[in-house]
Amino acid sequence: AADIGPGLAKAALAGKVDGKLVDTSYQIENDAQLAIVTGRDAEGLDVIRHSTAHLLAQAVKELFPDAQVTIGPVIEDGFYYDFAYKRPFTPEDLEAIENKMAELAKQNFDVSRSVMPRDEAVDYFRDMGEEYKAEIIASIPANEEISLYRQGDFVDLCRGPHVPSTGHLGSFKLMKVAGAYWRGDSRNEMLQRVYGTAWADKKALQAYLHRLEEAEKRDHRRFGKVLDLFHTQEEAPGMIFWHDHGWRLYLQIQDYLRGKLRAHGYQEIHTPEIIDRSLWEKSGHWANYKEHMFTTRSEEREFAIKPMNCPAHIQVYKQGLKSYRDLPLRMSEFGSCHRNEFSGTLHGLMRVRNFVQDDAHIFCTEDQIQDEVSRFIDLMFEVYNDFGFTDVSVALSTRPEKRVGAEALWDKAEGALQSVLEEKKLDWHLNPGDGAFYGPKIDVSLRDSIGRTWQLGTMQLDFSMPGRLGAEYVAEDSSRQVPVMLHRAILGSMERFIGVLLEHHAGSLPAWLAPVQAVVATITDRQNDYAAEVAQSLVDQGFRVDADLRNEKIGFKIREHTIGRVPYLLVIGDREMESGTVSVRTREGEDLGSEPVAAFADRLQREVTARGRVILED
RNA sequence: GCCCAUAUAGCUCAGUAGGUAGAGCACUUCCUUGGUAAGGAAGAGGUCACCGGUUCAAAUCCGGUUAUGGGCUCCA
Repeated sequence: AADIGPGLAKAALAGKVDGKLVDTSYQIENDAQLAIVTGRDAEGLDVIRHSTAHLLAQAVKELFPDAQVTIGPVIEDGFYYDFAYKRPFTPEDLEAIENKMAELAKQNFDVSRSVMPRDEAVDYFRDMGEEYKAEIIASIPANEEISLYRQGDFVDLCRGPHVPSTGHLGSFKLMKVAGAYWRGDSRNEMLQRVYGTAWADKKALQAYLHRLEEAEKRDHRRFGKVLDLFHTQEEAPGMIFWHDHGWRLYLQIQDYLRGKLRAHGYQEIHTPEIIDRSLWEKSGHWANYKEHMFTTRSEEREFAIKPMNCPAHIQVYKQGLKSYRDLPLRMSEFGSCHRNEFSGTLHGLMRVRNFVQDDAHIFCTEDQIQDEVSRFIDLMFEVYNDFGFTDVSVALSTRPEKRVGAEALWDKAEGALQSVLEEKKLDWHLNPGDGAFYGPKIDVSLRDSIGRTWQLGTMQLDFSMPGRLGAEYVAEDSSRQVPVMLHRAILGSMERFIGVLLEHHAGSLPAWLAPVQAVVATITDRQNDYAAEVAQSLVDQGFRVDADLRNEKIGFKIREHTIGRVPYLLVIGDREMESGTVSVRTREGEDLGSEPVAAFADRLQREVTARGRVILED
């Protein structure tokens, strides 16, 4: 690197020798492909983050010698490091640690690598009092050599590579401290996890912090208040009080989806929310899911509030004898479910205890699986496209170790799912062993504004429940057969979907979904009658339009409705009244000039019809 | 459920030695009739989440409960 230029030598963090990432101290012994890795490379950034995690551990050991180190991996945008310590770290501790890190970076310790046989390394860390580290190393195969990295007095087990010296680190910030279980098991002790972010330079760090701030502004919980959509309160944890405007959005989405389902050959049903425990015993939920079910007693009977709709749908299926000619039978319900989720997991609209699934179950034969999956994927992407979602991640989860159903059936089902994904040319990934015990599944998820992913759509094959609850059909040969059941949802839950939708659009819902599509705003009270007439005529045409006749200046009204994310503001003064027009302004601040009311109605109608798809210019 | 933090007016937040609470916006009334992101004045509004303790005195200190936030775990 120095031969190429002193700048590169200074920037060099690691090397890539024949594709293998190594330290800058690595000795090249044969001819090899070499690349110099700097902070500009993705790998270089990972090296910086990993080394910053070590710097954090070094600082913690200096300030809190009793603390034991455990693991400190790189994560998206940064790193974390888990420590075992007698008390939780406070925000003041965090500040002190960050200052110590800056100091250690400035001292520019060399970071040197050495190797040690495994057993020796176990003893080495045990002698230092690092029980967790010793435990980790003890779980590595005995014949492997262990690489250690030293900077100053601090030594840590690590595969590496690392930056040549701590002076290469500096653009970092400790973000938060949180509890985390040792080895991710809730039966184990709670460790102190310190999260940090690290970047190649100060500018990138600032940009990241700015991005976080922007993301916070998109938080759907904020829009719940600002747009007056919903609220929650202490008496109903994890459940939503929907307000007028939020409920308009909710109903608009449901109406849209109803139309789609009808067009795709679904029937819609509605089933009870409270059902006797005996049904849940038969379905297996009482044995396996009771912890998450709300129950209630009445007249000496015990009931469960349904956590899912499938057992109820099978009851509907079982009314009357079904023939193979009835299949596939597609049965949908906007089903309200209650699940007693752990209190610590609740989150705005994204994780609630009462939610409405856009649920449906398809009863079909084994031979119909592939076609039904294919039809569902088409429908699902049609819907996502209408909502403006294109960046979704699709995962196929295959047979887990504990499962029901014959291997041949699993082969067939997994094959069907996979070939559909391939046929549709979808960008998908495999989650081997992640399927449900009753069948494989396809999950679709979206990211929220702060990078968390939330599952929306799902399609799960079920080889178990129809048989368990006695669903059957008469086959061509007059024998009784058990149908396969496909559980499927497109939006997942209305609540979560609305949360994702709000964050995706940063509150500016497209016109077809906006609770209020336009506000007619007057300049003086001379235009009140005309404005009320205009608003009423738009309402009569099926649009959601309000009139703002308050005695306020037009600037004030514009500000208010722009903050309220109303797509169109129709300003009416004497000029418009005389010419029978409205002056159209968008929430983005664009002035579309004056046009007749009918022309505006056409404009709005075109936009509503186009939904999330690209709007074609005239 | 576990760890940490937080809870003050409708909203966003101050309240820095424990002495019965403040601001901005919103709300009400009055003035203002103003052309594309906040016109002016006055007024009303709080058992400081809830329960208990310490103290002459608690929004403030201590304990508990609930909810919320960030993680962890879970997510059929």
